[in-house]
Amino acid sequence: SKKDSHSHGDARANPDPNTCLGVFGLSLYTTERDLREVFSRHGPLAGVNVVYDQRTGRSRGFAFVYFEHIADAKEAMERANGMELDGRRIRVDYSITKRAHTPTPGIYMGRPTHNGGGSSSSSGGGGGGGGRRRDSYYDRGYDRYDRYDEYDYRYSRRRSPSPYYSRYRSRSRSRSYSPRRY
DNA sequence: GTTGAGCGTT
Repeated sequence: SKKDSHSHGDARANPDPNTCLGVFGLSLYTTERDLREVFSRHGPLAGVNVVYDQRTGRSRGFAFVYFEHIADAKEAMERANGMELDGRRIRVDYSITKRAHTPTPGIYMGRPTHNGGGSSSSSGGGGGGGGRRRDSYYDRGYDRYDRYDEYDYRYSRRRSPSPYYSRYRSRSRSRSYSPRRY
């Protein structure tokens, strides 16, 4: 009787069924295309997102796969969890976050800063003069964007002109370029 | 060819 469907506490352990699957433990060389190939076997996909490191641009080793139907997501989750992909044993589960954190809003999303208002008191900033100051852009403002769950991933579908196919990539990769030396 | 714990930006 302790199970609240609300509690986020064990959300990582018991994510509710969702069309969004988190895929973890990926090889750094596994691409969205590879994931598409694997997961689309279980049903139509609405999107695939490999999470890349902002600095290096390389995969961070996990991704999110969006199905159009929960039933397909469920089947894919059960089937693909623990499977080997590109040499790594991947873990698949329902995502606990629904979508990428909202890209830089561009507008101040904090509470209206009343003087002395109980806002998150991020103090320290040494806020010089005016009472009007934005906390850091990245604070936690995007939390209130969670209602954008219904965001249309379909329009953001992009096609990759990549000539690579996973079965090619595994074997010999950039051997093609031979800077011929004389 | 870097391993790896891990829930998110272009």
